[in-house]
This record gives sequence, C-alpha cells and structure tokens, in this order.
Amino acid sequence: MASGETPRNATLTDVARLAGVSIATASKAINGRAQVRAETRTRVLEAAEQLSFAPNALARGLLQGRTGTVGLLTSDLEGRFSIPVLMGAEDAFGAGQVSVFLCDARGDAIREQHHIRALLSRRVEGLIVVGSRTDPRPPLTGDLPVPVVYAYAPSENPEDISITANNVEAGGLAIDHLLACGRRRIAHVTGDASYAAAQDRSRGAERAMAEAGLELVGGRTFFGSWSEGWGRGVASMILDQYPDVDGFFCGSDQIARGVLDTLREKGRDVPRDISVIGFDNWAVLTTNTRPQLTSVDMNLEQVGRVAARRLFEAIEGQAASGIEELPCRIVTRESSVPVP
Amino acid sequence: MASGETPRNATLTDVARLAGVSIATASKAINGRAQVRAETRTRVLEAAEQLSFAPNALARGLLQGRTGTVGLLTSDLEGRFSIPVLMGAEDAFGAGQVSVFLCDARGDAIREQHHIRALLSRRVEGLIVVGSRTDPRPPLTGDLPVPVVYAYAPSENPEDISITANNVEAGGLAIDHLLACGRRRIAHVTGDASYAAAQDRSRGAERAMAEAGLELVGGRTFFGSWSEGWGRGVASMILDQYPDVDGFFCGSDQIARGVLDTLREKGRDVPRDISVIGFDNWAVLTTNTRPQLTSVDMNLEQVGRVAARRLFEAIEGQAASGIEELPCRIVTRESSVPVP
DNA sequence: AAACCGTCCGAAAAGGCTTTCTGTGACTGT
DNA sequence: ACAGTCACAGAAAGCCTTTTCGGACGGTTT
Repeated sequence: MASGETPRNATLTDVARLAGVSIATASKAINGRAQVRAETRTRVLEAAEQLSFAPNALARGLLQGRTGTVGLLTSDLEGRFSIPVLMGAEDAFGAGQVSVFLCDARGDAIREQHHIRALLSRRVEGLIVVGSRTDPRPPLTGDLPVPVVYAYAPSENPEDISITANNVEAGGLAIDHLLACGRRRIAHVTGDASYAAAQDRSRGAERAMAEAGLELVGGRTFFGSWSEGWGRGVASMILDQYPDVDGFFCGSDQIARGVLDTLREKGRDVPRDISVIGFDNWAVLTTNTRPQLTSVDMNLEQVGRVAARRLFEAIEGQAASGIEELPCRIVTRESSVPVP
Repeated sequence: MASGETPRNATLTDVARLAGVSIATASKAINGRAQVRAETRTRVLEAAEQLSFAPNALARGLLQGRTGTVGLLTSDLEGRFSIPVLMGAEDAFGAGQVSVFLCDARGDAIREQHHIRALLSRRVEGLIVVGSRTDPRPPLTGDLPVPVVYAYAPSENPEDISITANNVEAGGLAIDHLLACGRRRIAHVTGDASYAAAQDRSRGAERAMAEAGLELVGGRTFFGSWSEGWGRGVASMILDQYPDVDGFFCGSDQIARGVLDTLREKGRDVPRDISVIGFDNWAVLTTNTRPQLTSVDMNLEQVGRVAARRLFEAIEGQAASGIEELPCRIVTRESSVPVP
C-alpha cells in the first residue's frame, strides 16, 4: 500500500459523532429516509464523505436478511463457452447492486459441494451454474434454500430453470443461409457425436434440408472430433466422393478452418464455388482464415444476461421454470457470399 | 428449487434448541472448542446435520472483523490473458477458506471505482487487480484500507505489489532454444510496438543474440500487429530479402501461424530447414498448425497463484513490495526439432 | 468439615446497522 | 390559553455468531 497505514474502516458511530447526531439519524440521513431535516442531512453526508464512510454490507445484510450477493458456479473456467456466459451474468448483476462470488469447481463434484457450502454459508441469495457443454447435467443435490439457474448446460430436471442456446434452430439457420446463397449440395461435418450440441445442430440441419426438399450430401452428418485435423481430413474425403458438393456447414470454427485449408489446397474457390459456414463465431479463427469465415454465434453473453435476470426474478419470488432456449444468429463474412 | 419451498436457513439457536443446549455450547461444539463433553458434542453435531445448519458467515465476519473474502478486479474478462491469471488466483483462494468476488470493469475507470466501493462496502480483505497487458497501469486511487496486488499488468507505482511474467527473459529463452536447435540466422517478428510485452521480448531476444555473438536477421525486430495476416506478410518479405533465414521467433502464436502458412506455401520445410517458435502457448493455435508449434508459455496461472499468495501475506501483515517477475517456459513441439 | 480443583455448561456482551417507537419542541386551530 | 399536529431526533431492539467469565457440580485434599 503506497501510503497510509490501513486506516480503520469508519463506522456509522464515527459519522454520527462527527456530525453531532445519533446513529439512528445518521442512518436515516444516509439512506434517504424521510424523517430528517435537510440541513441535518447535509451535515451527516459531509461527515460521511470526510471519513470516506462505506456502510458495512455485512451488518446490513445480517439485519435485513438480504446480502445482495449471488454465486456463480462454473464447472470449468477454461472452456471458452463458460467465459462469455459468465461475462454476461457478471454484467447484468454488476449493473445493479448485486455482487458475484466466483467459484470454479473444475468439473469435480466434491469441489462443487465444497463451494456450495461456502456460498450458502455466505448467504448468497441465488446460484447460477454454468456448464461447458449443452448436455443436461445432474441438478445440484440437496434442497437448497436459494433458487438456482442453470446456464448453457441445462439441468436434467425439467422443473429447474435452465437457459441455453437453441442449437436445433441454429442448425436450421445455417442451412437456410447456405440455401439462400444458392447452394443445394450441402455437407454437414461436425464434432464428437456424444455432444448434445452436435446432435442438435445436425437434427436442425437435416430438418431444414428436408423442408427444402433436399438431403445432406452423403445422406448423413459426418461426426468426428472438434479439431482442424478432422475438418481437413473429412473435407478431402468428401471432395473425392462427392465432387459436386457446393456448401459446407461445419459444427465448429475449428473444423471449418480445417475444411477451408483443404479447399484452398485443392484449388476450390471459396466462396465462388463453395460456401462455408462455421459455428461459435470465435474471432481468432473467423477473422484469420482466408477468406474470413461466416459463422453462427450462440449469443452466449445474452445467455448469461438472461440467466441473471431469471435468477433475479426467482429471488423476487416470480419463479418461472423449464428450459429456455435463446436464438442464435448468423454473422456473415466472406466465406459465404451469395452466388451472383 | 425442484422441491421444497425455500426452507429458512437454520440458525445456531435452532440447533441449540434441538440439541437441548445453549447457543454458546452449540457454537463451541461445532467449532471444536475444548470445553464440551464428547457426548454433548455429538448431540449438537447431529442436530446441526439434521437442520443442515451452515453458520452465517456474515455474523461471524461482523464479529471477528475478518470476512474471508477478496475482490478480483479485471479490466477485461474477454482478454485471453486475464482468464488464466484469474483461474490461478481463484484456485489458490478457493483451496483455502477465502471466497472471491469477481468484478469486470470493462476497461472503464468509472465502473472500476463503482466496483471498488461495492467491494469495500462488503469488507473484502484485499484486492487483486488483473490487467490485460503487461504495460504498467495507474494504481488504484484513494487510500484503500486493504492491500492490493496487481497481476499481469503491474502498477506504475514501484512500491505497490505487482506480479507479472518476465518477458525480457522469455525473449532470451526463445532465442536460446533456437540457437540450441542449431539456428544462427534468426528473425524476430512480433506485434504492436506500443506493447511493453513486445518491447521486452525484443530486448531479451537481442541481448541473447548478442551474447552468442550474433545479430537478428535484418538487424532489428519486425514490429507489426498481433495477427496472422502480419505473420504471413512479414514472413514472405523476409524470405525474399534474407533467403538464408533459418529461424523465426514470433511474438505471438497468431503471428507464428501466419509465418508457418507462408513457409508452407513457399515450400520451406519446418522444422528441417527452418525452426519456428511462437508465444503464448495458446492451444487452439499450437496444436492445429502443421507442424505443431513450439511456443513460450507465460505460466499465467502461476502468476495468478503467486498474486493470491502475496495478497494473503500482505493481509497477514508481511507485505513485500515491488514488481515480481515470474519465469516463462518453452513448450517444445514439432516446429523446432533440433537439426541432426 | 472446609477449602480447593477440574469439568462442563450458560449468561451476556460485542460487532455495525436498520427500524420502530417514544419523546421533544414548535406550531396550528378554536 | 389549551389541546392537537407535525417535524424531527434519539433510545433501544434485533439480526447471528463468538468469546469471556462465572456458576454448578462432583470429587479430592488437608
């Protein structure tokens, strides 16, 4: 600490003494209660200012039973999906008077339990549980005395409040976009089939193709892994087997990047001959590919913000329930310019 | 939420009543104090268990003047450098009994001030300020009643406690690694010259070359932007102008990726003819390049952990001060295999 | 029998704040 | 001049826990 030896935190008593009033009056003056003369109020406020008084939120919380804090429980901070959700939630709460406890369980149930105990002990008024996959997760155990909202990864219990992105719809959006670009022979290559996200997007894509009276290239979705390598390999295979393919819907930007690399190496022109769309809208990938990559954005910050709002409502007692799926959006870049 | 209508939080009084003892005895039993008969203790513990009693940390904090909370103030959560630091800090605290308030100021001084007020009001015992660049930042204003540790972005005030990564040394490490690979004609291409990190790495690199009696290719560092595009362009230029270049030290993995792409297109074999090393060790880039990319890791989680430890020590009164620079490390992958 | 000791438990205070209730003085209406 | 209002300030209770101190009780020593 540069200067100043840790001055004791001023209390309301100090302020009252300095202003020459009782602590009751000081409290009322500071909190804008009515029963105080204007002149007295300013005197108190000046005293508070002078002592740089900050009311002790613990004492206030203890008395009123409202702490103005919530817990944000993530299963892995590392995952790039948790962060935006977390940002959105922090944003929504921080704008109000609510402070956020951050806990990272690192995917460990024991640690999660530990953190929940600690949070309840601190009398948080609610919990947001942020997952790293859209697969439903087991709900928090024990009858918690506070409301819980699940974000990104919904709860397995349909009565819980869950907010996630609508991946089925997103699959349809992607296909519709490629169709609007004039493409008809569209392949869908995606990641690990064990991911609900992969399944959902695939289902949405198939449905959208069917509605257009079409079928995906190869008659199916190509599941693999969430890597560039898979994208490169599968693109090469598809070009060999279905040389008239004119659109790729990729389940992630990483896969899309691999696909683009292969197309480039094989001399296929994107977007003149083939359109490509990725998923996640991850800037480091979308803006560095050649050409820049059109992608689906899951609006994860919005997921976080809505989760925060729902938690707030639940705390206020107007509890909704069930899974709420928020829409995704297409961010168009060079890789999917409509054919003239 | 699923079932059970928000049961009121049990208090120590409830436990005491159920166990048939006074609250004083209940408290002692639960906290392992000596003055309690074993039989009484178990009775109390059973009662506590039955009511799922969690001691009210607010009341305890109010009494003892220790809240067991700290504030984590980031200037932008988005930045990929803040996250690992934040994870490390959360990890170090979470293991103990300390809970973490997360605040994102979004690079806005007003918002930062607002969050600091809120945190002090909640009586945090200390603050960690996480920046997104290694450039020194203005210290928090006002005489804060709690210790502050600056992580990644050090404070401009040398008396403050700051923890960051040693970028000068890292520049030397990278060059030493390339030298150990048998390279002698090494180019250093990096990002925006306005970044302290870029300058530091460059200085370290030049010094290491000088110590080996060598000079960087072109006699200087090539500053540009932190993008693949810059990497591609500058690599192409260097190959034209200094065709005998045999090593690239890149200031970021993005730049390295661009460099690799160009080398690949120009038919240069990495790592047989040319070695490449990146910076940041960002998995999405290092593991997807062809060949996989050797990179410098700044050990940011470690920065976060050390920051947490230093803050803890400062809270305990043993305040160190000054900038502490932690070492980086090389993570070797295929792009820099030693020449036989 | 008196003094003493050790063990275990409970009463009470403290911590900072908000809120309710009571009290005081100045004013209004008749 | 007297009751009745009104505006304002203060006393005190309460939130929940921890800790100190003293009391009760049974047993031991002189």
